[in-house]
Amino acid sequence: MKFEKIAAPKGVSEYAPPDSAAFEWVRQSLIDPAKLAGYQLIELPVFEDTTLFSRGVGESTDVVSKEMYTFEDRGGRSITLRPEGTAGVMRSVIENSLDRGQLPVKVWYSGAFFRAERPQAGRYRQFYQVGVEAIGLDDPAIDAEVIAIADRGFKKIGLKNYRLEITSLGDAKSRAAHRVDLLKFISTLTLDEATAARAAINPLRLFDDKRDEMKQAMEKAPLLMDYLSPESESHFKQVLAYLAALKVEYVLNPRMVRGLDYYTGTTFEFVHSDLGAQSGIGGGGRYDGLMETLGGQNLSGIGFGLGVDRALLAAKAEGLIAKSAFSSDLFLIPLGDNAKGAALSISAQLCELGIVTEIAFGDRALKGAMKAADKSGSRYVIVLGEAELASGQVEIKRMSDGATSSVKISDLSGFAFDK
RNA sequence: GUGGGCGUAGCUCAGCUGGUAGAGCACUCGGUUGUGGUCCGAGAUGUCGCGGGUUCGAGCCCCGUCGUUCACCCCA
Repeated sequence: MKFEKIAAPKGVSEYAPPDSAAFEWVRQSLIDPAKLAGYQLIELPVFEDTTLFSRGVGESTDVVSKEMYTFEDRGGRSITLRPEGTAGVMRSVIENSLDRGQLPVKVWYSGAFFRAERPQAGRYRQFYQVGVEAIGLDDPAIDAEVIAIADRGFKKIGLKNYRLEITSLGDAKSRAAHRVDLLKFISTLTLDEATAARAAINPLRLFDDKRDEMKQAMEKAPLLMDYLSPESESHFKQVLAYLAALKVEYVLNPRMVRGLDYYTGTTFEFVHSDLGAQSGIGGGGRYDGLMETLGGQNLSGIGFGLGVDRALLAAKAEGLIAKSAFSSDLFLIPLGDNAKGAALSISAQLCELGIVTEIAFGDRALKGAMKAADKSGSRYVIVLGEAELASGQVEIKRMSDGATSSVKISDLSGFAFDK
């Protein structure tokens, strides 16, 4: 009887050994700066009430209108696998009344997100993000801190070929004034059907068109940056000043467009140059009305989401991922059933001391076990047979040069495995 | 949702103008009894993605289908 194999669902990313070590390292590198800045973990469900996203992220966005994994649960509720992180954080902050305590609320998260898109390089249906949110304060210094945290994460990985693009989408007043002129400008262009439809949903989208003729046509379009209200402008200038003080390099991109409707004010994106079409490795911004829209207080916030998968691809592209990172301290090769029992208890003791200890299970030939020890990258090997059990004395072999020395089993915990 | 490339052993691939499958790596065992990395020898592994068609004969040609990949769209 032979069963058919089952493949992973289309477009998901997964990280099995030995590559998983690099993934883990990248993810942790992105998380560490947030923790060091006093942000605390928020662990949220991967599925939420569909309304959270349709109302929070915006009905008109691509993400909501055609990329969500939405289904009905057994109670007839409409459930959606989270396509992004901020809305869920807001929901939880409101639900747990975190916004009634010390402000800002500073949290970080890490986990899987889902979008039903056509997969391609760097774009998956299940992907991983690390994000932070700072909620409840308008201070431009927080904008700068949040951006700097993301930047430190990428630096920690060692990435160099990326840039931080930044702009301000202004407040409601700024955008209203700009919109009038932008629509007027767009009405002078001749657009194909699809483009006209996009312009109707969000005229800013036209700034993002990749076709040369559209880029040219949009060159004279009025820029939102020139319509910033005095408050928005001074806030943005402050943010830039703080970034300069932090020595975080940035380039202004007044034509930046983001796909989520809730962004206002400071908005940014990290773009990597070695990645192909999906070059954004992180992005975020301020969101003034989101919390209120979701039934909470009228508090602003700022945050980002960083793509772990893409950061890993970027690190690979820059040659920052070493081959086999895994290694253990000690490899135990037991010969016979008695020895296996002894190996298990030796391993248990050493593992408790933080010494990475593996055992060659199964009754394989000694040569095969030695090969396995070699492959595992273990620094030391001990063969455990009847003689050793009887004498309580083992030969410990250093794999780098083959040197052996004699040690009492009872003294193993004091052995210097790091040499 | 739209368009292009590709689908041969676990992996990377070869397979000439159609004649019923190969290499390297990896894996297992062995090269005198219990010590790896090099070397040598032996071995296992494929419904050539799937279905149909053309042909005496198809991995190679045609059609369909599925998968995968890259790009558009959009985004992390």
